[in-house]
Amino acid sequence: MKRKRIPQTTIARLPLYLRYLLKLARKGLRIISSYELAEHVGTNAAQLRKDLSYLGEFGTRGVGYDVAELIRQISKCLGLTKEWKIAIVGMGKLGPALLGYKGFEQEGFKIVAIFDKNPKKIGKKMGNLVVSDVTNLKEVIEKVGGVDIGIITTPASVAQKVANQLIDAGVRAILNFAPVTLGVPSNVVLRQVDLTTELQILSFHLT
Amino acid sequence: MKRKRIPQTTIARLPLYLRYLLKLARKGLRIISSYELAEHVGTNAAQLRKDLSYLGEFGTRGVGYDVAELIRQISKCLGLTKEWKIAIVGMGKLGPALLGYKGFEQEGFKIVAIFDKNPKKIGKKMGNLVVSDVTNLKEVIEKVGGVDIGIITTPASVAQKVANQLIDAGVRAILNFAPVTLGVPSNVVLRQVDLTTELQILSFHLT
DNA sequence: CTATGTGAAGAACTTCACAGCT
DNA sequence: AGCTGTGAAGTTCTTCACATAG
Repeated sequence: MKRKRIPQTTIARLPLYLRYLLKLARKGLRIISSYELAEHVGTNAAQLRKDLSYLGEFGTRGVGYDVAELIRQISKCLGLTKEWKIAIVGMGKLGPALLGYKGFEQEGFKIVAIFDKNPKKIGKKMGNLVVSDVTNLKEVIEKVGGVDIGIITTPASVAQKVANQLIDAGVRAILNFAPVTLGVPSNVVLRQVDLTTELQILSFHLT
Repeated sequence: MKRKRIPQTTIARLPLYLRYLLKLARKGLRIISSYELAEHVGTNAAQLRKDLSYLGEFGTRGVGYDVAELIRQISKCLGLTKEWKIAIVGMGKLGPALLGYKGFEQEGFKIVAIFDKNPKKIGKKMGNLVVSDVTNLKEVIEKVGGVDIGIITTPASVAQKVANQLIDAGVRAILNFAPVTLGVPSNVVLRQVDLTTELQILSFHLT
């Protein structure tokens, strides 16, 4: 097939495929069909095959997909072969919860710096990191050798300012939990996780 | 216009419009153009006008939209005129963080029950609620007069079981934070918030 | 003249259905 | 015979561009 740009929607599904494949691998399964895999991630076989076809041809007709091979290919596509360095800004309630989440490190995301602006929190140890003053964000990030992804868990009122600081410190990807729409230059990737929005969407469907 | 079904994508944007409109209202602004509103929520004017056109015709040509009226209409569409009752299952790290989040109550989402299975946590007071045993989920939910939305913040391994319990207790909408794809009957609405997935999507774009 | 509302065109995504390998 | 890979068809969403109203 002529290789085309991978659709956004496909990219969003790849992590789900990967997660289930890793589960299968742990159980010792070696082969899986598009039907079974699709079923477990809540999609259909045609969709799954189309998604995978954007990455290449990894299946065996009449048989199915090799679990280990698929894991390798999806990981490669998602850029999960290297370790990404993360900074979290905002050590209120959500920040420490994310810091304590074991899942990240397992998947190759390493938190290397945490920030807050509250003097009572600065210098405090959390996990195995010490909270830095957000005022020194750029210097601290330089000292740890740069950060790939910035997670914003501050109040909405300061989120844009923090985003600007992160970008100024060379961060190229931002995951924002603050309930505000951020503006970033086109060379920076932004994802928004918005709890109130999620609840409001549920509310719509309940109505 | 003949009123058609509102697209999913429009529904996902309405909360963003609403949030910015509320900010404007607080500042005392009464009129806003599609251009300015679109700019602040990261979309374009045509998109915004099309989105709003699904709800009705609220603008004034040559002038713009009345802020208060738009707030009223979007709130109505999203079903935000009543208070929704929420239960959180899983009082590990994320659960308490969500419980402490002030944003929910402000927007009409009231947390009325919290659950865990750890005996050390059951009976403990958190916020102004007491942690109930997840084993009694159905009875507790009945006692508080029913719950509209269930939030799952348990480990992935028990998330499906918890989802089933919630559904059995009459919950019709679920917001799942556990890193696993849940299966629910078609009369139940499910939204997934998946932190690892978000990071992996960012990773893709960094690669 | 300004800004909305909206058919129509265009782009993106999903599903179909079957050819192509094993 | 069984399951993948994929053009083509179908659907949904976005953008255009202009008629319409104030």
